[in-house]
Amino acid sequence: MGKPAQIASETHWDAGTAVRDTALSQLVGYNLKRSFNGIYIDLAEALRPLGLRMITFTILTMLRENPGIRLSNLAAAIDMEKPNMVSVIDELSKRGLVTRSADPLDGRARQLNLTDAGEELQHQAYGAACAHEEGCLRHLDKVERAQLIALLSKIRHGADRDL
Amino acid sequence: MGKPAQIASETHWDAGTAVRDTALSQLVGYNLKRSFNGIYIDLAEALRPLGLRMITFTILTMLRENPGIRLSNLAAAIDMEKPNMVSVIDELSKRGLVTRSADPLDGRARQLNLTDAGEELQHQAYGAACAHEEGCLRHLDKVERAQLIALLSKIRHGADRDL
DNA sequence: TCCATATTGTTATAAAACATAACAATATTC
DNA sequence: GAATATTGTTATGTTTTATAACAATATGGA
Repeated sequence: MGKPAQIASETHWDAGTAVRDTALSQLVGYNLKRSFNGIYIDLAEALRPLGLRMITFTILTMLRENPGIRLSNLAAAIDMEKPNMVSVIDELSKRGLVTRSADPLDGRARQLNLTDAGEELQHQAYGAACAHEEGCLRHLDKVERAQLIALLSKIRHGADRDL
Repeated sequence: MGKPAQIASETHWDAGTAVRDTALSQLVGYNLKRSFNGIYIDLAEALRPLGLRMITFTILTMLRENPGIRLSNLAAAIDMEKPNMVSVIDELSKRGLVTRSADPLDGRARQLNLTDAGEELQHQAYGAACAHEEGCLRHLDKVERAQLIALLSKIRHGADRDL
């Protein structure tokens, strides 16, 4: 590990040669993917002890804020296909974290809700997720974090608005 | 679409009720995923006419900057498993975009290189990717874009350094 | 030198994530 | 009331990502 990294495009490659990604680093998309990947990997690890994946955590948290929401409404909100949402809700329902109850005003719809256990787990998981982010973002100060979130949501909502 | 969006957690849900994601929006990881997703989807579309996916574009671009690199070295650089890299290189090789040649100093290794066609295609694709980003990021000015990239790479490289 | 151990590219295989088609039940519209 | 649309669902397929094992080659120590 002490060796000074060689510069690429030299005569010969070995396992220690430094890899360049200057061109890709210019692209926001590349940077997004790479940094998301880093964060994602150990957020997954932080959630594993609770028996949650990122998608199940996301859904529990959405249900907390949107009690009674319909499956298709929820799926659309997080850009997920309905059939895939069905299996995840099945999973959460079997674990007793989420209920499907009949909608009195629309016979087709079901109202999704957290059970008490679901609320409890979501609370724990949200805490774990925040703690995890603290770790990942320890190099960014408060201002930088706020900036980052502002920029990201600008991309996100900008794209929504003008089609 | 003219209806003022109702506020969630009201009495009843229908297809038009606005979905809230306040809690998740606090998390950088969530914002990263969502904005990456948006960008990714139509970058994929921009690359499709060239017969490229995001991963193949990434690899061509990395090869341009790192001619002769080893497969395992490249895989590690973009956090990909070796077996998956093998199939992608197979694909690119069959299309005549990439060559595998013997490494004279190490009988195990192969040197990966772009063919002329590979270079040409990477050039086109990079142009398409840049143009695409212009579109996605039209709401961000020069300063904001630079800020964003700086923040993202800070996350990325910060995570690398201190384990 | 010979042996033990590690690395490289590869195959085969499995699991997870993501997408498409069709359908019964119910709502809505005209 | 007939035609059309929506909701949740099943079945299915594709794409992506991960794991295990292996031959060929390299490396380092006795």
